[in-house]
Amino acid sequence: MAGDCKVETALDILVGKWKPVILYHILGKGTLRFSELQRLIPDITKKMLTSQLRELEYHDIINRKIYAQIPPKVEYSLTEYGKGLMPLLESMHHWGLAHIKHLNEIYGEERAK
Amino acid sequence: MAGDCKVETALDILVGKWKPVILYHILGKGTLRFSELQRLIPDITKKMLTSQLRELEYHDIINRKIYAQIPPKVEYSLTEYGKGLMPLLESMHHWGLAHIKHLNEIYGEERAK
DNA sequence: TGCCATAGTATCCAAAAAGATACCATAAGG
DNA sequence: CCTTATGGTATCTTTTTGGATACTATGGCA
Repeated sequence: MAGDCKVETALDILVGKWKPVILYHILGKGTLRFSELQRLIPDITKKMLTSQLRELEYHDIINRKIYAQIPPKVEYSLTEYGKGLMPLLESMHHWGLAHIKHLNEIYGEERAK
Repeated sequence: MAGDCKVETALDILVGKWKPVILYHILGKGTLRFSELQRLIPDITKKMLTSQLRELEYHDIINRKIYAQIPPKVEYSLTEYGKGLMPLLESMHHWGLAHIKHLNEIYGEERAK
Protein backbone atom coordinates (compact mmCIF):
# COMPACT_ATOMS: atom_id res chain seq x y z
CA MET A 1 0.00 0.00 0.00
CA ALA A 2 0.93 3.62 -0.19
CA GLY A 3 1.62 3.60 3.51
CA ASP A 4 5.02 2.29 2.55
CA CYS A 5 5.75 5.46 0.66
CA LYS A 6 7.97 7.71 2.71
CA VAL A 7 8.57 10.32 0.07
CA GLU A 8 6.29 12.56 2.06
CA THR A 9 8.43 12.24 5.13
CA ALA A 10 11.32 13.76 3.24
CA LEU A 11 8.98 16.27 1.71
CA ASP A 12 7.72 17.42 5.09
CA ILE A 13 11.14 18.62 6.01
CA LEU A 14 11.59 20.68 2.91
CA VAL A 15 8.10 22.00 2.46
CA GLY A 16 7.32 25.35 3.94
CA LYS A 17 8.33 27.83 1.28
CA TRP A 18 11.29 29.14 3.25
CA LYS A 19 13.09 26.01 4.38
CA PRO A 20 15.14 25.44 1.25
CA VAL A 21 16.35 29.04 1.30
CA ILE A 22 17.16 28.89 4.98
CA LEU A 23 19.14 25.69 4.54
CA TYR A 24 20.85 27.15 1.53
CA HIS A 25 22.15 30.06 3.55
CA ILE A 26 23.10 28.06 6.60
CA LEU A 27 24.89 25.61 4.37
CA GLY A 28 26.76 28.38 2.63
CA LYS A 29 27.91 30.24 5.69
CA GLY A 30 28.19 27.41 8.20
CA THR A 31 26.71 29.37 11.04
CA LEU A 32 24.24 32.21 11.03
CA ARG A 33 22.52 34.33 13.61
CA PHE A 34 18.82 34.93 13.55
CA SER A 35 19.30 38.51 12.43
CA GLU A 36 21.71 37.52 9.71
CA LEU A 37 19.15 35.15 8.29
CA GLN A 38 16.63 37.94 8.39
CA ARG A 39 18.94 40.15 6.39
CA LEU A 40 19.74 37.44 3.89
CA ILE A 41 16.06 36.67 3.36
CA PRO A 42 14.49 40.11 3.44
CA ASP A 43 10.91 39.07 2.75
CA ILE A 44 10.60 36.60 5.57
CA THR A 45 8.85 37.67 8.74
CA LYS A 46 10.20 36.88 12.17
CA LYS A 47 7.29 34.63 12.79
CA MET A 48 7.97 32.55 9.71
CA LEU A 49 11.69 32.47 10.30
CA THR A 50 11.15 31.33 13.85
CA SER A 51 8.65 28.65 12.97
CA GLN A 52 10.71 27.25 10.10
CA LEU A 53 13.84 27.15 12.21
CA ARG A 54 11.99 25.40 15.01
CA GLU A 55 10.72 22.73 12.67
CA LEU A 56 14.16 22.12 11.27
CA GLU A 57 15.48 21.95 14.79
CA TYR A 58 12.83 19.46 15.81
CA HIS A 59 13.91 17.24 12.96
CA ASP A 60 17.52 17.48 14.07
CA ILE A 61 18.60 19.17 10.85
CA ILE A 62 19.93 22.30 12.47
CA ASN A 63 20.93 23.19 15.98
CA ARG A 64 20.32 26.31 17.93
CA LYS A 65 23.00 27.70 20.17
CA ILE A 66 21.98 30.39 22.60
CA TYR A 67 24.57 32.72 24.04
CA ALA A 68 23.66 34.11 27.44
CA GLN A 69 24.19 37.69 26.41
CA ILE A 70 22.24 40.83 26.14
CA PRO A 71 21.22 41.72 23.52
CA PRO A 72 20.52 38.06 22.77
CA LYS A 73 22.63 36.06 20.36
CA VAL A 74 21.45 32.81 18.83
CA GLU A 75 23.34 30.89 16.21
CA TYR A 76 22.01 28.30 13.84
CA SER A 77 24.07 25.66 12.09
CA LEU A 78 23.64 22.27 10.48
CA THR A 79 23.84 19.24 12.71
CA GLU A 80 26.02 16.33 11.72
CA TYR A 81 22.85 14.42 10.98
CA GLY A 82 21.53 17.34 8.97
CA LYS A 83 24.52 17.22 6.69
CA GLY A 84 23.23 13.86 5.54
CA LEU A 85 20.33 15.66 3.95
CA MET A 86 22.58 17.66 1.66
CA PRO A 87 23.11 15.06 -1.07
CA LEU A 88 19.36 14.79 -1.39
CA LEU A 89 19.01 18.56 -1.60
CA GLU A 90 21.64 18.61 -4.31
CA SER A 91 19.88 15.93 -6.27
CA MET A 92 16.69 17.89 -6.04
CA HIS A 93 18.46 21.03 -7.11
CA HIS A 94 19.98 19.33 -10.14
CA TRP A 95 16.75 17.75 -11.14
CA GLY A 96 15.01 21.09 -10.72
CA LEU A 97 17.49 22.83 -12.97
CA ALA A 98 17.15 20.22 -15.66
CA HIS A 99 13.41 20.34 -15.35
CA ILE A 100 13.28 24.06 -15.99
CA LYS A 101 15.14 23.44 -19.22
CA HIS A 102 12.78 20.66 -20.09
CA LEU A 103 9.75 22.85 -19.58
CA ASN A 104 11.30 25.48 -21.80
CA GLU A 105 11.81 22.92 -24.52
CA ILE A 106 8.20 21.87 -24.30
CA TYR A 107 6.43 25.15 -23.83
CA GLY A 108 9.04 27.63 -25.00
CA GLU A 109 10.79 30.31 -23.02
CA GLU A 110 7.86 32.67 -23.01
CA ARG A 111 5.79 30.69 -20.57
CA ALA A 112 8.14 29.65 -17.84
CA LYS A 113 5.83 27.78 -15.46
CA MET B 1 21.84 34.24 -4.05
CA ALA B 2 19.05 31.91 -3.27
CA GLY B 3 17.57 32.49 -6.68
CA ASP B 4 19.98 29.83 -7.85
CA CYS B 5 18.32 27.29 -5.64
CA LYS B 6 16.08 25.03 -7.67
CA VAL B 7 15.18 22.66 -4.91
CA GLU B 8 11.78 24.25 -4.94
CA THR B 9 11.29 23.44 -8.58
CA ALA B 10 11.59 19.79 -7.77
CA LEU B 11 9.47 20.29 -4.73
CA ASP B 12 6.66 21.89 -6.71
CA ILE B 13 6.16 18.72 -8.63
CA LEU B 14 5.84 16.56 -5.57
CA VAL B 15 3.98 18.91 -3.32
CA GLY B 16 0.26 18.60 -3.23
CA LYS B 17 -0.34 15.95 -0.64
CA TRP B 18 -1.53 13.38 -3.14
CA LYS B 19 1.10 13.45 -5.85
CA PRO B 20 3.53 11.02 -4.26
CA VAL B 21 0.77 8.48 -3.75
CA ILE B 22 -0.52 8.92 -7.25
CA LEU B 23 2.94 8.43 -8.71
CA TYR B 24 3.49 5.47 -6.46
CA HIS B 25 0.44 3.71 -7.85
CA ILE B 26 1.06 4.63 -11.47
CA LEU B 27 4.63 3.47 -11.09
CA GLY B 28 3.55 0.19 -9.58
CA LYS B 29 0.89 -0.69 -12.14
CA GLY B 30 2.28 1.00 -15.22
CA THR B 31 -1.06 2.26 -16.40
CA LEU B 32 -4.15 3.18 -14.46
CA ARG B 33 -7.55 4.52 -15.26
CA PHE B 34 -9.05 7.44 -13.43
CA SER B 35 -11.50 5.22 -11.60
CA GLU B 36 -8.79 2.76 -10.63
CA LEU B 37 -6.82 5.54 -9.03
CA GLN B 38 -9.93 6.57 -7.16
CA ARG B 39 -10.33 3.10 -5.81
CA LEU B 40 -6.68 2.80 -4.85
CA ILE B 41 -6.76 6.12 -3.03
CA PRO B 42 -10.16 6.06 -1.37
CA ASP B 43 -9.90 9.38 0.46
CA ILE B 44 -9.14 11.49 -2.55
CA THR B 45 -11.92 13.48 -4.15
CA LYS B 46 -12.39 13.64 -7.88
CA LYS B 47 -11.51 17.29 -7.83
CA MET B 48 -8.20 16.65 -6.14
CA LEU B 49 -7.39 13.67 -8.29
CA THR B 50 -8.15 15.64 -11.42
CA SER B 51 -6.12 18.66 -10.42
CA GLN B 52 -3.11 16.64 -9.31
CA LEU B 53 -3.13 14.60 -12.48
CA ARG B 54 -3.37 17.73 -14.59
CA GLU B 55 -0.39 19.27 -12.87
CA LEU B 56 1.67 16.15 -13.34
CA GLU B 57 0.62 16.10 -16.95
CA TYR B 58 1.59 19.72 -17.43
CA HIS B 59 5.03 18.89 -16.14
CA ASP B 60 5.31 16.02 -18.56
CA ILE B 61 5.57 13.45 -15.80
CA ILE B 62 2.53 11.46 -16.82
CA ASN B 63 0.49 11.26 -19.95
CA ARG B 64 -3.20 11.03 -20.42
CA LYS B 65 -4.68 8.81 -23.05
CA ILE B 66 -8.32 9.25 -23.85
CA TYR B 67 -10.27 6.47 -25.48
CA ALA B 68 -13.22 7.63 -27.55
CA GLN B 69 -15.69 5.38 -25.80
CA ILE B 70 -18.75 5.65 -23.77
CA PRO B 71 -18.62 5.40 -20.85
CA PRO B 72 -15.34 7.32 -21.03
CA LYS B 73 -12.00 5.66 -20.51
CA VAL B 74 -8.87 7.59 -19.69
CA GLU B 75 -5.56 6.03 -18.88
CA TYR B 76 -2.65 7.55 -17.07
CA SER B 77 0.94 6.38 -17.28
CA LEU B 78 4.45 7.70 -16.75
CA THR B 79 6.10 9.46 -19.65
CA GLU B 80 9.63 8.52 -20.62
CA TYR B 81 10.72 11.82 -19.19
CA GLY B 82 8.76 11.15 -16.02
CA LYS B 83 10.69 7.97 -15.45
CA GLY B 84 13.72 10.15 -14.90
CA LEU B 85 12.09 11.42 -11.74
CA MET B 86 12.01 7.97 -10.20
CA PRO B 87 15.57 7.83 -8.87
CA LEU B 88 14.92 11.06 -7.03
CA LEU B 89 11.69 9.69 -5.61
CA GLU B 90 13.53 6.63 -4.43
CA SER B 91 16.21 8.70 -2.77
CA MET B 92 13.55 10.65 -1.00
CA HIS B 93 11.80 7.49 0.04
CA HIS B 94 14.98 6.01 1.47
CA TRP B 95 15.91 9.17 3.27
CA GLY B 96 12.38 9.38 4.64
CA LEU B 97 12.52 5.84 5.96
CA ALA B 98 15.86 6.45 7.65
CA HIS B 99 14.60 9.69 9.06
CA ILE B 100 11.65 8.05 10.74
CA LYS B 101 14.09 5.75 12.49
CA HIS B 102 16.22 8.68 13.46
CA LEU B 103 13.28 10.51 14.98
CA ASN B 104 12.41 7.41 16.93
CA GLU B 105 15.92 7.24 18.29
CA ILE B 106 15.74 10.85 19.38
CA TYR B 107 12.24 11.11 20.70
CA GLY B 108 11.32 7.49 21.27
CA GLU B 109 8.66 5.46 19.60
CA GLU B 110 5.82 6.95 21.56
CA ARG B 111 5.87 10.30 19.81
CA ALA B 112 6.15 9.49 16.15
CA LYS B 113 6.19 12.91 14.45
C1' DT C 1 16.58 59.56 31.00
C1' DG C 2 15.77 57.86 26.72
C1' DC C 3 17.04 55.12 22.73
C1' DC C 4 19.01 51.09 20.25
C1' DA C 5 19.67 46.21 19.17
C1' DT C 6 18.41 41.20 19.51
C1' DA C 7 15.47 37.31 19.36
C1' DG C 8 11.66 36.37 19.94
C1' DT C 9 5.73 36.11 21.18
C1' DA C 10 0.99 37.18 20.61
C1' DT C 11 -2.92 38.50 17.92
C1' DC C 12 -5.46 39.17 14.21
C1' DC C 13 -6.36 38.82 9.20
C1' DA C 14 -5.94 37.43 4.28
C1' DA C 15 -4.96 34.11 0.94
C1' DA C 16 -4.34 29.57 -0.63
C1' DA C 17 -5.24 24.76 -0.49
C1' DA C 18 -8.27 21.14 0.21
C1' DG C 19 -12.86 18.99 0.96
C1' DA C 20 -18.06 18.28 0.32
C1' DT C 21 -21.59 18.16 -2.61
C1' DA C 22 -24.19 18.44 -6.69
C1' DC C 23 -24.37 18.20 -11.51
C1' DC C 24 -23.47 16.68 -16.63
C1' DA C 25 -23.32 13.78 -21.13
C1' DT C 26 -23.84 9.44 -23.11
C1' DA C 27 -24.48 4.50 -24.26
C1' DA C 28 -25.45 -0.10 -22.81
C1' DG C 29 -28.34 -3.21 -20.48
C1' DG C 30 -32.56 -4.64 -18.36
C1' DC D 1 -37.87 4.27 -19.63
C1' DC D 2 -34.87 3.77 -15.84
C1' DT D 3 -30.48 2.68 -13.92
C1' DT D 4 -25.54 2.26 -14.01
C1' DA D 5 -20.83 3.51 -15.17
C1' DT D 6 -17.17 6.91 -16.40
C1' DG D 7 -14.55 11.03 -16.14
C1' DG D 8 -15.00 14.80 -15.25
C1' DT D 9 -16.91 20.48 -13.78
C1' DA D 10 -18.87 23.95 -10.85
C1' DT D 11 -19.76 25.93 -6.45
C1' DC D 12 -19.40 26.59 -1.82
C1' DT D 13 -17.29 25.87 2.73
C1' DT D 14 -13.65 24.60 5.80
C1' DT D 15 -8.98 24.12 6.99
C1' DT D 16 -4.34 25.27 6.65
C1' DT D 17 -0.68 28.65 5.71
C1' DG D 18 1.31 32.68 5.65
C1' DG D 19 1.64 37.79 6.53
C1' DA D 20 1.13 42.34 9.22
C1' DT D 21 1.56 44.50 13.23
C1' DA D 22 2.45 45.36 17.87
C1' DC D 23 4.73 44.13 22.01
C1' DT D 24 8.47 42.34 25.33
C1' DA D 25 12.97 41.99 28.26
C1' DT D 26 17.48 43.58 29.04
C1' DG D 27 21.98 45.82 29.03
C1' DG D 28 24.96 49.27 26.80
C1' DC D 29 25.57 53.87 25.34
C1' DA D 30 25.08 59.03 24.99
